Amino acid sequence: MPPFIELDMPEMHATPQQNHLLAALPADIQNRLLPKLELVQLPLGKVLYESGDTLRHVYFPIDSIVSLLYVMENGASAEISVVGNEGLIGVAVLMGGESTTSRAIVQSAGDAYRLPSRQFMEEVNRYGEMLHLMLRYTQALITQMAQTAVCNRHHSIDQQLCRWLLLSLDRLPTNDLVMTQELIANMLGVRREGVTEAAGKLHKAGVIEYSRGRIRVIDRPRLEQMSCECYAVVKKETDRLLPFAV
Amino acid sequence: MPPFIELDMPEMHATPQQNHLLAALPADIQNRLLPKLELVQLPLGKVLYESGDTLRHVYFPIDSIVSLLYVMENGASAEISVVGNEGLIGVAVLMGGESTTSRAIVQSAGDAYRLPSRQFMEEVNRYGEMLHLMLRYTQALITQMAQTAVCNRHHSIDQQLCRWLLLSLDRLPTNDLVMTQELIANMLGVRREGVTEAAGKLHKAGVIEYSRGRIRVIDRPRLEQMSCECYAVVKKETDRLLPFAV
DNA sequence: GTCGTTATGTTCGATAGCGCACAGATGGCG
DNA sequence: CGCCATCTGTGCGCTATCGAACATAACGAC
Repeated sequence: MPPFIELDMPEMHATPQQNHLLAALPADIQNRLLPKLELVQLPLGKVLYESGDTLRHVYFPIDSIVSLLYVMENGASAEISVVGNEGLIGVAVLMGGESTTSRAIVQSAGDAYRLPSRQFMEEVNRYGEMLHLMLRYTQALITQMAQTAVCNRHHSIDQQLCRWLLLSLDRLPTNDLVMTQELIANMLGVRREGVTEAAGKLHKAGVIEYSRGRIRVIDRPRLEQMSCECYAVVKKETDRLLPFAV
Repeated sequence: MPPFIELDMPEMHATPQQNHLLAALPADIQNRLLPKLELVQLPLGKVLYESGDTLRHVYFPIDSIVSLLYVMENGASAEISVVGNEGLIGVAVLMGGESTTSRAIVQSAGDAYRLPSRQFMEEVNRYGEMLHLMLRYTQALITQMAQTAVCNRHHSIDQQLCRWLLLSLDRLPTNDLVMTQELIANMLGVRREGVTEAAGKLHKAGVIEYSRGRIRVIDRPRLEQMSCECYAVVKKETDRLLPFAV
C-alpha cells in the first residue's frame, strides 16, 4: 500500500566524485585517474567476481551497493560486508592477493566507476595519498567484517535486519530499497521466513512499509534504536577513519 | 588421566626468525629491524591493547597465541581472529588507523618480539618488501575474519570447537593446549557448558583428552574431519598468500 | 481482465543453544 | 593429608531459529 515512486532521475548523470574515496583524493591524483575510470551499470544480482577469481578491476560505487558474500559448499551463504559509495570493491588487489575467498554481488542496482587493477596499482605504487587512503578504507572494511562476526554470534534476526537496513540506507540516496525478503535472507544467512517475521514486526512498529520487493524506511531513528550496537560501532569507526565521507 | 608433561624447554631461547613474517623478510630489512626488536613474555590473559587504545607496539609472536576479541556492551564477547607465529598483532598501525574496536588478549602464554609502532612504520614507509609482506598477511587475516563470521552464522558449537582447536594447534609447537573450557567459551562467544558438552563428544570419539585447563589433541586427522570447512578455507588461503609460512 | 509467476504470510514439530542451579572432580597449597 | 578454589559435568525448562509444507497476495504479460 505504500505509494512507491520510481524515481528515474531525468539525466542524473554520475560523476566520480560521488564516490567518497575518489572525491577525497588530491586533485593531481584525480586528474591522473579520471580518464582511466569507466562508468558501468551494475544490475541487481550481477556478480563482479567469484570466489578465487583474479580481480581484473576495482569498482568505486556511485549509487550501487555491492555485498561481499561467502558461499558455503552446501550453497548456504553469509554476508561478510557491504560496500557503497563510501568505498571500493577489490581490496584484495591492494593487499596483493589478487583474489579472495568471497563473492562480490550487486545488492542494489546502480552505477559504479571501475578501474583496471593494473592501473589502480600503478597509482597505489606511487606510495602517496592513494595508498594511504585505500589502507584506511581497508581498516574500515575490517571493522565491518569483525562486527559482522560478532553480530552473527550474538544478535537476533530482528536486530540484524535493523543493522542491515541501516547499512544499506547509508549507501543510498533515498529511503527506498529494492530488495526481496528472500535476498535479504541470503545476505543475513537466515531463512526467508525469519526475515518475513522480522519485517512484519518492524511494520507493526511503524518503522518500515514494504511490498513485493521494495522496502521503505519511514522511521529511521526508531530503526537505530531497535538495532544492535553493531551498526553504531561500524558507523563510528568508519567516520573516524574516513571523516570526509560523512 | 592424560599424563600431561610440562615441557619447560631448558634454555630454549627465542629468535626473531621463529616468527614466519620476520623470517620471510630479506636480509637487509632483518638487519635493520633486529636491533629494534624487544623480546617480551606474554602471560596468559595479558591484554596487549584494549578497544580504542592507541597501539604503541606491534607484536610478532614466537610461541604465544593472541586472540583478537570484540567485547560487547553487556560483556559478552566473540573472537574475531587469532594470531600466532605466522603473523603480527597491530595491523591497524599498518592501515593508519592507530587503534581498533577490538581487544588483543593472550590466549596461550609464550614469547613475542615487539617493535614500537613508529619504527615499524619507518620500515613500512620505505615501501619495499616489508610493506608488501604485511599487506599479504593482512589479507590472510581478513580471510580469517570473514570465515569467522560465516562460521558463527552456520556451524554448531561442536564444529566450531574443532576449527578453534585446529587454529590453535597450528600455532603451537606441541599438541597440548593450556586452556580452560571457560576461556574457550569466551573466545567462541558461547556458554561454558556448550564447550563442556562438545569437548565431551570429542573425548568419547578419541580425538582429544583433557583435564583441568589442559587439552591434548591425539587424533588430528579426525579433528579435521569433524571440523567445518571454515578451517580448511582459512588454511588454504593463508598458505596461498604466505607460502613460505607453511 | 486473466493467468501465471513470484513474493509474502502462517503454521507446526524439531532442535540447538541459553540461563540457571547445583553436583562432582581435580589439583595446588598449607 | 586434607582443604578449598577452580574446573568440569549434568539436568531442566525456555526460546529462537530451523525445515518443510502450504496459503494468500501482488504484479506483469498477454
